[in-house]
Amino acid sequence: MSDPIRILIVDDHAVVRKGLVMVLRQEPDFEVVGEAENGRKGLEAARSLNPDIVLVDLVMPEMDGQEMALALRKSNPSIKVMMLTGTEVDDRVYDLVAAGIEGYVLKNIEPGELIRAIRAVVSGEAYLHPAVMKKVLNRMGQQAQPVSFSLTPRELEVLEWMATPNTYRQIANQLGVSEETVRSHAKSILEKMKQPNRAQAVLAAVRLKLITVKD
Amino acid sequence: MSDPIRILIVDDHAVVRKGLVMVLRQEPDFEVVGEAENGRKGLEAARSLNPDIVLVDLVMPEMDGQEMALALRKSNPSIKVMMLTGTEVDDRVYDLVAAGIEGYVLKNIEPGELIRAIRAVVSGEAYLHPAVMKKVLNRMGQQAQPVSFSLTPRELEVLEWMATPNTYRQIANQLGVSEETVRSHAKSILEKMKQPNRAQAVLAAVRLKLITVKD
DNA sequence: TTTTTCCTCCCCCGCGCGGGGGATTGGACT
DNA sequence: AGTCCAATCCCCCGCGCGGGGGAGGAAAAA
Repeated sequence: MSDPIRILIVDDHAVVRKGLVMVLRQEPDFEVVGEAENGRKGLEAARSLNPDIVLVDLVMPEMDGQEMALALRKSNPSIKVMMLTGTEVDDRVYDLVAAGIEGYVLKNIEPGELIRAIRAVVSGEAYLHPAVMKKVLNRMGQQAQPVSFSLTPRELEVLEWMATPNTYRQIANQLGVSEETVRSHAKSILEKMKQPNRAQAVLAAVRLKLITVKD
Repeated sequence: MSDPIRILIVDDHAVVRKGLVMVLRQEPDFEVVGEAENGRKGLEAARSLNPDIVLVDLVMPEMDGQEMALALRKSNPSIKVMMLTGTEVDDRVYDLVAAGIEGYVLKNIEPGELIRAIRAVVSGEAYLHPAVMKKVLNRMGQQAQPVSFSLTPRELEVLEWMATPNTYRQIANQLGVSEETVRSHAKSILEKMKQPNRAQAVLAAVRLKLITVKD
């Protein structure tokens, strides 16, 4: 092993904190560098200690885990966050993964599994508790379908071009038709999608997965 | 323990099949009910044996794992699928999770971890290998990317409004400033982001996670 | 066969918007 | 004190674009 993994624990229950410390001490290369009992103090501690990873309880007084995680992500995006929560999977997980939380485990996790999860997250991977994963994947699969309107193949093609910097005139040249044709398609697209302008139509298309936003 | 977990193995390499059998035999409540060497035979076997879970190799002759998994999902959606693949994460994983595959592990997985994964999937949860999970989560959008330009707080606020149907005049009213001010901010935003128009700026902002696309 | 849908093309109008100038305030940093 | 920048406001110009019309031909559906 090389450098130790520096860990910060943020939980309002002293018992939980001590328990976590006990578990993490089993690993020689794990080092608990600090503890905090709420999100506000946890945020300060994280910023000054600069740990590799922060274990954060979701429910806490003063500033909860979500708020803290989002704040920390903005100021110190390199610090990984492992969210801890009770036995139920909170709906807030959607916002958290959307914000870039790398880990999410339930408190009834087995110690060995937690160790593995921490190592995975610190090494740049992601770890979501299976139950959480299921929930997130479900949401992913669902949103692929429902579209209340239907675009013709040609319209879909034009819509994809509308997501590019090209003007209608340039799109027309690319497609080998007249500008008026493209504008005509654009008009019916906006009408079908009930969007007021090109920008909104493209955004809506991204939302509906009609267009893929590539990285 | 109650009923045993009935498992079907589908892999074109006999060595791999035997190895899996050896590993799975360690668990008293695991029962390997069948083996198949390609997707077509695996599909038949799955339909007649009705196992709890099928371990499927992704790369196989005749009918590969993806094709088989998708077909099985349609005919017998209650049978869980655990996809096995090499050390690399295949891009096909996106289609597979979208189709409802519950498990996806790499072949270099530790035996104990595979056992855990199988139990998780059979009990209705999902298990993706951490590396796969990372890839999938990236696709659905988190992990803030470094931004080469920097917007002022006010500009970021205006940018968020630019993602709405509002015109600059309406945005100005919302923000309580003159239309010229908003247009002025918009101009510097487009310049900083090197985007030719509002639509492209908004799309780029979505790509860079400066703006969240909500469902 | 009739009807509908899709794709193509055209005209006009007015506003939204991109791009080019510039000016003033106040706060932060030197 | 002087410099820099964010935030506010103003003017002008020209093009892109949204919205309103309409029309013809080909192909698929009724």
